[in-house]
Amino acid sequence: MSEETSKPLNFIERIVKEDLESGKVTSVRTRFPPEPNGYLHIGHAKSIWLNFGLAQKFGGKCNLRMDDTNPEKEDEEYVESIKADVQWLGYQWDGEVHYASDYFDQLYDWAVYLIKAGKAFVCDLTADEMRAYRGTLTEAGKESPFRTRSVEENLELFTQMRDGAFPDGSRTLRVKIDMASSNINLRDPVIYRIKRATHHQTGDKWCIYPSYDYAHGQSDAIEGISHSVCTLEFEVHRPLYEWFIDNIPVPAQPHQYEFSRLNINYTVTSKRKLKQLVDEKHVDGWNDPRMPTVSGLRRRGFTPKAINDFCEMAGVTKVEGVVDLGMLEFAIREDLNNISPRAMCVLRPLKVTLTNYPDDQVETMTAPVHPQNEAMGTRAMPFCREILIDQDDFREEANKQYKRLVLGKRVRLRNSYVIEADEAVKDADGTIIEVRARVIEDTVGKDPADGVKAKGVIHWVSARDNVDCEVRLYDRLFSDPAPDAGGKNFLEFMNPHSLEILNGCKGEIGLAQATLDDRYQFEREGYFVLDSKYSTTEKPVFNRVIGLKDTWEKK
RNA sequence: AGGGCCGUCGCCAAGCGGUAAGGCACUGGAUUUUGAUUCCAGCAUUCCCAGGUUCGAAUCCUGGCGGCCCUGCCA
Repeated sequence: MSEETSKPLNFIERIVKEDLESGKVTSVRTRFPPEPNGYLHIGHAKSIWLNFGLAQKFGGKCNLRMDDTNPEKEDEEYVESIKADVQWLGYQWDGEVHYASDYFDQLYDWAVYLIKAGKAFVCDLTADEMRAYRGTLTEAGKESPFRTRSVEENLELFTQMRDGAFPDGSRTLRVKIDMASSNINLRDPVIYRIKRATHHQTGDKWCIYPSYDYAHGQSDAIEGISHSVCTLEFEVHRPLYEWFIDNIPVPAQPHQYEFSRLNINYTVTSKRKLKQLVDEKHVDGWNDPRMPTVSGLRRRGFTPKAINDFCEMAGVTKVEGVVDLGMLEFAIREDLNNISPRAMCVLRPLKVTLTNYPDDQVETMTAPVHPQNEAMGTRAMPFCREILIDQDDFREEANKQYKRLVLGKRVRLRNSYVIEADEAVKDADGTIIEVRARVIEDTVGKDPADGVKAKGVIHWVSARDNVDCEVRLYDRLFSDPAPDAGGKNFLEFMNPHSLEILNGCKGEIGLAQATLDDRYQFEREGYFVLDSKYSTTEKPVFNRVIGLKDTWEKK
């Protein structure tokens, strides 16, 4: 078998490959650097897939590093969830989890180094003043009046900053680059601020914290990161990233590469907005099955494989596009179709009495667990005079397009008999409450002897012996393809029908053995998994991961 | 508007001077006890636009147009 159909490398893989071949680097080390200020979402999953995947493909290692330079927004709860999500996605970081805060001492020493080199100064400008001095996109900024302080004074003030001599926000340590630079990030950026906040890792050891720009590249250098991959918004920070690497005696020379972040239509992937959905209780927590968080997708029933496949399908470029939600849905259907045991579950039950079937008779029907995979074995289910079918699968009359049960017509009960409907029993309101039908003799595994074949196949379950359960049907959280585009308020586009809870659903008896790890295909309905939050042994609650592809009921 | 980045089918995305891969979606048609799966077939004479270079351009040059990012002591 030749591998001539192998996928072309994406641009970052190509860079890594060329760096290895040219000897620019001798080994690959990447890192996934989340800030522990929220739960990971599908966009992070792509970064995880890319960074860990790069390391795997090129025989390297990938670190997990918490970018924890802002204690006010961060929390240990988030670091725990991040670790769990990364592992669930199927990846293991090299060695221990790293933290930018592990390097606070080194970063401090390097700041002192910059001061001694005359390249950093303590600035007394207030935030407002600093903004005014910074200039605008088209006008150069002005140099801070404190820029010319002596090295000695800067050293003394910076030490006092560290020792808590000044109130929060009163001074900063800035680096001297160029107030006239067309890249605003180079206009003497702040690298330390005073912030009396208890840090989830370092406690109250520090009252000054390094900025992202100052901490990130040096952390990469300390860890020996060969390829520091981030998203496009950091592209304009690269000159600063390089300035630090060039002006500080770091142990390695990492390089930053940027790719476009993942956008999916009908979805918001912004930590701030996801947090708002959670905080304002629009959803049932970070792991609400409708959330695009890794924990939400997990609870919804997505598999790590589907998520990784999806990331691969979407590709890596610098084009800022929007991937169709349909691609994610395709990925999960494809995986689940291959691995899911089949089962029958009637979501909206309608009783069918088989008038010619003896009341005291029970037959055991046998069905394959997976029609395309015999190795998965068979399952058994009882069949008797009273069964349940879905309300949508019966009509008193219908055109010939309709392939389900119709009065006077036949339909196949999946894995069982062909039946023919005789009568629809209605209540006082005219609602059909029961169908009376007949079993066509000797039709299990064969067509009717009279040659009148059934038009279609419907699922069913014994009315006497089944598993009562709740089923939750999910739809996209937003009804607008771009809920947060432009100046739109994404909350106005929440889909009011994103969750439909069905009670009194009846599943085949085997479903009583379902565990949280099992994903089933409810035949003709979709893929389902037990809800980890609400399901109990007494009352199973199934989440619909995704419906089957439907080329009939197009809304 | 100063700087940076981007523009190939409805959506992703290959292509890197030699005459438009692939996936999703969609449309047929075959098989099917899931209107699923599987299977076959179709789906950009054209690459944001306009000029230019060249025997030859999506690929090179010039000029436009459109989009995104940057004026946090956030990351």
